[in-house]
Amino acid sequence: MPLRLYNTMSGKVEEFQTIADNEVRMYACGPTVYDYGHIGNFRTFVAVDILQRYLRQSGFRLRYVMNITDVDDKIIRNSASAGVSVKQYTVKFEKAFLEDSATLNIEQPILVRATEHIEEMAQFIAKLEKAGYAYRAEDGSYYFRIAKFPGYGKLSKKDFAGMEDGARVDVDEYEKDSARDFALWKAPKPGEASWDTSIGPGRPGWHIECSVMSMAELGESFDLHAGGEDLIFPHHENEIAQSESLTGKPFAHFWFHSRFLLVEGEKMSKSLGNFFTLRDLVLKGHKPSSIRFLLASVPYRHQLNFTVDGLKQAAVSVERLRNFQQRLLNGQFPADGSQAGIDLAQETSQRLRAGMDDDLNTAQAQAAIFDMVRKANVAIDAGQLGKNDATALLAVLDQFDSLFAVLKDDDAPKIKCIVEWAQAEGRAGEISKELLEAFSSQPASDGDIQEKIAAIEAARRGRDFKTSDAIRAELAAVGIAVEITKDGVRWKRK
RNA sequence: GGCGCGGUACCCAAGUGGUAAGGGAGAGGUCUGCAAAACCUUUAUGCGUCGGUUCGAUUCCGACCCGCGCCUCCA
Repeated sequence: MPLRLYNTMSGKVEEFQTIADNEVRMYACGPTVYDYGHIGNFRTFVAVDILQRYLRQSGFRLRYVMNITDVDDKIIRNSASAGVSVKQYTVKFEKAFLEDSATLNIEQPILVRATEHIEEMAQFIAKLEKAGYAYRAEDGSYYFRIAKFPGYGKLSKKDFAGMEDGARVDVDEYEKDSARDFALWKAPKPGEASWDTSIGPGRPGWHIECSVMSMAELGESFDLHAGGEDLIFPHHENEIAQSESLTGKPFAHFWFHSRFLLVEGEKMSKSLGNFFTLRDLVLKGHKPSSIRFLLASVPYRHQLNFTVDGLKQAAVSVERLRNFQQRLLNGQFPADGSQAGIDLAQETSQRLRAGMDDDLNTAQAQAAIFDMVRKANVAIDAGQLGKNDATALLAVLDQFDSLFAVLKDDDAPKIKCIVEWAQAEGRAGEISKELLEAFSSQPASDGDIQEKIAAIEAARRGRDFKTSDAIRAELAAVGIAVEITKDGVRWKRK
């Protein structure tokens, strides 16, 4: 079954088709690095990550580029008030973005930065001017003349043909021919960062960077362009106008947009007090894997209600999957099984693909994997599964996790980094009590733990439960849970 | 006002013109020295409201109510 994706341009779910063979050329709008990324940003980046992962899992070769917007009004304002250069300012938040992405197991694309392509943008604008699509204002700014591009509005389904500008033109923008025309290039203002280029001094407008960098990296037409739903208009509409007016060719063939999320049932905003960065959530004690799982639980085109309760539920769900994986890895299985596990694995693998093929229905994919977990547990309890069955089931878990990326128990070191960052930034007060306790106690080394586990096993063999329980309590105090199973004593970090 | 999305059990959340996935939580049980893990049973005659089409609608159509998004740079 082929992959079907919703294409914002057509407004329909369509079969995904590439321009050339098996190769997907994909561009995603990345962050403007003026602050730490919030959970809404990461909903989009996780959605795009899952798209990217699924394309590769489906056998496509992928060339995947993401931009970093490292110059814009907010950056200029914030860096000026901080008394540092634009570069000094953005480097910090770009680093934070990359760290946060890694925290959420988001795979890193090819990154391109706006400030490293300024002259290319200037040349692009010069070409637009020559072709009559752009004009220079008296102060040296350049604007795009949307009246020259008949397709303007085709992505966002807006009809600009009948719109009269009238007399209500913004006072600040009196130099524009039409109020709808957008800035390609902004003339320098005193004290603001500016670049000297072949079209004069100034700085780029927001949209031009994506046209220039995507075409430089991926060609004049490419397969897939992704971003948050707010970018449909004006950002992506403007990219299309700039690019297609110059090349005369379709810009991106598929447009992928993820829906905004709600936090505790309301639009996230600083005034409502429900505005969270990824780091805020981790400091409150939520695991990165819980956050990623919750973000991935709701298909990308649906509004997701991000709640603390949901995070707790996600944590338990991830735990259930990890427990199952451990059971397969550590359990004793006879050499010959019933074939039931192999059949179940095959069926589940197909359900996973069917769900994902259906416009990345991650909820269906999760339902498939949980069905498998339950059925496989029953079969293991009944002693029906052999080594081959376990191997097949593990492979399906891998298939699942190569998209969802939550099974590896790597939360602790990530949390530790964020705790240390908070302490270094003077934000130690935001660290939850539980985390502080967990990281203030001397972390037990795996070797120490193994020793104590051995002591527990020895004590239990002698039915000395007092001693074994005492050691268990000791381990529990440093965040190690000990479980007694038929196959032996097992431990995990909480 | 224009364009668009959604309202499914205590919570999150799939889905279909033919009788409601999955996860969490709750209750009861099995197993266990205990705990954990795991499993079983159980929790929507019901899918915002009211009409209509149909043998049959949660699923299609209409109206209404509610929530949300975009409509000058917020993912």
